[in-house]
Amino acid sequence: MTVTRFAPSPTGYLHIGGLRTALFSWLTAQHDKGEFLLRIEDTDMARNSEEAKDAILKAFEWVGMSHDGEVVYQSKRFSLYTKYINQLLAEGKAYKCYMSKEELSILREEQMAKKERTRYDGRYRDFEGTAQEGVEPVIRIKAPQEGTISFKDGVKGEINIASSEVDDFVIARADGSPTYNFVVAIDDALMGLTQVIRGDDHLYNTPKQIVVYEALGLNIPDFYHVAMINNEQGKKLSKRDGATDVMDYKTMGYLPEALLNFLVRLGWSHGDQEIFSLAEMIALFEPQNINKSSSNYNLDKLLWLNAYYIKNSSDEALISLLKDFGVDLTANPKASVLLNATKERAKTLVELSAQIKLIAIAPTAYDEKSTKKAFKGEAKAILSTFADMLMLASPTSKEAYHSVMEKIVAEKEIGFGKIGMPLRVSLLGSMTGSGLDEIMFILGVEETIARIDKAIASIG
RNA sequence: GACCUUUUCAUCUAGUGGCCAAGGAUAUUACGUUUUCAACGUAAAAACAGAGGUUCAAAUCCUUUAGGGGUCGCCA
Repeated sequence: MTVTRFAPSPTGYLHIGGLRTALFSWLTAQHDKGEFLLRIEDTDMARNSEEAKDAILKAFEWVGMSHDGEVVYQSKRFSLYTKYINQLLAEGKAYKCYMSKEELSILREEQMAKKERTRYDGRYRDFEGTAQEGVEPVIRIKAPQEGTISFKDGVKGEINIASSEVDDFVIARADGSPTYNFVVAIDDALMGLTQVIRGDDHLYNTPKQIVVYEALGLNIPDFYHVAMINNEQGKKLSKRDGATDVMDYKTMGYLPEALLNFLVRLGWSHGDQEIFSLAEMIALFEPQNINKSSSNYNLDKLLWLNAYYIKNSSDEALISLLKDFGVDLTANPKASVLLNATKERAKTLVELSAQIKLIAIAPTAYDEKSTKKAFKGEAKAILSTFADMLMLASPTSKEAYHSVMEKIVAEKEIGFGKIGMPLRVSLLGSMTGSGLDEIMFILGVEETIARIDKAIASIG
């Protein structure tokens, strides 16, 4: 059975790039009807935070990617790791290293000076004398000293790294706590991972982890290293490039399905298809089709997708989503018309709520440019006549409002713009926005006339 | 600096030696539609990183140069 995982360290919020790798893993598991596990990598006690962990879990909940089984915390598995460390020590596959941090940094400086890749020189690998006093040893694993470490990456193909590039790295710190590359290999194996899908910043960790798998005789999963997401200029994505926290997208009014659709198309595609429902993604996604090259983050496409998903969301869904944006349409009998009038011109829920508020709240100011253009000549007289006609007709449908407009256009022998422009400014305060007949229907006769009167009175 | 990796329109991508004088999408521009703004429709503009090779034939295979990204912790 396919088993994949996402394994964040709880040192901050869930990053947009992290969400994409998680999505790829999640989709792989769903596609194969396997399991998607979540593991919190909290071996570094100094840097972990409970809030960060909760934030990550919350982000997963928001996008609707659920994990199977219990969340695994590495901090709760230390005794397990210690057991393996002792085993390797007993088997002579790992050893205590008494090199001090100072000595290490001197070694590094020397190597830098010689323009070499910095690495531990293995000086305690076969050490048998008496340990020097005052240095608590770290434990290093014996990595192969000759040949190459090879593995097949599902994305990048065959990867060969010379053993000389991989040193005897630390598997347990001086205080006895295990390190990242050691515990990752153990957990991935013990959790039954079949495919490890992760960012390609881990590519160089893979040979190290293979050393661990082999020393412990554990099964090696298939690896898929996904290239990073960069900013639009192709540079590393940073906070300056806009939102990197997944939850920021919620507050900015994005729908989770739009975000996931956007992310799945970064580094993956299926022919010419752009829109993928969750079900389609699951049916079509296969990790072998992930692209090798890194992709650039581009907000325009996300906005377009978000607009698409807003336009195609049901009224009920939108009403529920809008509650977080200060708009409650639950009891509004005209909610459907209101949403129809607004959802085609909103790219985000923030914009949608603004559109709705624009209609719901009478304008307190009128856009200067618009008034200048709309309120010249006969405008006030036409508006006033129109108000009278509305009163008389008291329309009760969108169409009926439209008829009144048609009537005044015919009677006064004017173009639609002559009534449309000043009316729009009166109702909304500017010359952009939804259809007038819809707006008037939503407002009702009384409010429509009130806004017209107010505009006539206050526009000089 | 060493090692690994990557390179098709501004951006996401299709493309696995002939279906490619390179297709789709976003963004841009124009036109249409509309009382306005959108949405929508139609159209335009826009790329195989450079240089060598292999081949009857190269975006696709090879060599090399250049650019980008990653890694070099008792962080994860």
